[in-house]
Amino acid sequence: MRESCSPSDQILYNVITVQKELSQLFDTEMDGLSLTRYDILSNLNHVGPLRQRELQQRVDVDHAAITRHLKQLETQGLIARERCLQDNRVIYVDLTELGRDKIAHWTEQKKCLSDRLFVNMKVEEQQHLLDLLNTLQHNIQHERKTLI
Amino acid sequence: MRESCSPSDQILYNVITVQKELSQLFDTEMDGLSLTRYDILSNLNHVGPLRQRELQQRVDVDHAAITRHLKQLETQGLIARERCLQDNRVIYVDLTELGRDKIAHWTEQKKCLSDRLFVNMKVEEQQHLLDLLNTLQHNIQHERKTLI
DNA sequence: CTTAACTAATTGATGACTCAATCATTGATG
DNA sequence: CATCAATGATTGAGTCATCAATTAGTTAAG
Repeated sequence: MRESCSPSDQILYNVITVQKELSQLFDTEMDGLSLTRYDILSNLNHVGPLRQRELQQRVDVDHAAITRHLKQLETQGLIARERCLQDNRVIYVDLTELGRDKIAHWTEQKKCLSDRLFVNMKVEEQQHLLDLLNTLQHNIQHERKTLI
Repeated sequence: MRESCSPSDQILYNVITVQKELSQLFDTEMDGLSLTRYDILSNLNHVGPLRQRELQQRVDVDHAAITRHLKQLETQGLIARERCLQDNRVIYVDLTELGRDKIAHWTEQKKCLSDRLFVNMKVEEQQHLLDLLNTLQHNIQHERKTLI
C-alpha cells in the first residue's frame, strides 16, 4: 500500500496509520485508558444514565465488547449498573462519583492533547479536513449498504 | 467523543470511525483478506523477495504478527520462505506463482473499490485531504517522540 | 578460543474485537 | 393462559494485535 502512488491509495493507507498511532498515543498519554473506554465514560458523562444497548450503539462496538468493558470499569469503581425495575432485561449504566471525577480529569488531558495535535492547523483547515473525512465516511457507508 | 463539538475532536473521532468501517468493508470485499495481509502481499509483489525483518518494518506491525501471518500465508500456498545461506538467521520471503496470481486479482479489486470511494472527490481535493492527514500524522509522531 | 553483545525469528501470555449461540425476560397471538 | 417471537445481556470461540522472554546464529574483543 505504501508503494502505491495514487492519492486515493495513500489516503486510505494514511487513515489506517493515523488511527493506529493515535490510539497508541492516546493510551500512553491517558494512563492506559483506551479510546473505547474513554468514549464509554464520556458518553455517560454527557448523557446521564444509559441502557447498555444504547451505550453500545453510541460507542459502536459489539454487544460482547461493551459487556466486558463495563465489567472492568465496574470493578474499577468508575461506573455502576442497575437493573431496570419496569423491564428486568435492561441494565442502566451510570458514572459513580469516582468515575465523574476521573473523566473530568481525562477530558482535560484529552483536550490538552488535542490542542497540541492541531497547533499548526487553522480552524478553516480543520473544518475542511472534517468535511473531506465526512465525505469519505459517507461513501464508505454507501458501499457497505449496497454490498449487503 | 461523538458529543463533543470542536472540529478537532470530531476529526479524531472520524479518523477512528473511518478506519474501522474501512477495514470491515475491505474484509468483506476482498474475500476475507485482511488489510494487513494485503499489505504484506503487495509489498512482496512490488519489491521482490524480502527479509522478514524488512517486511515487518514496511508493514509496520509487530515481529510476532508478521511471523504468524506468514505462517498462514505459507500454508495457503501464497508465499514461500527460504533461509539465507550466508546468514542463517534471516529468512527470505517471496510470493509463489499462486500468490502472484492472487495478488494481481486483489489489486484490481482494491483499485475498483478505491475508485468507488472517491468518485465524488476531485483530485485536488484528494491531494488536499492527503496533505492535511500528513500534517496530522506528523504532529502525532512528534508528540510520541517528545513523550518517550 | 571463548565469552559477550547483537540481531532475526519464534513462542507464550494478554487484551480487544467480532460472530454465533445462549439465557432470561417481555409481550403479543391464538 | 400457553406458546412463540423479539429483545437485552452474557458467554464461548476465533482472530489479530501487542509485549516480554526465548532460541539460534553472528560478530567482535579479550
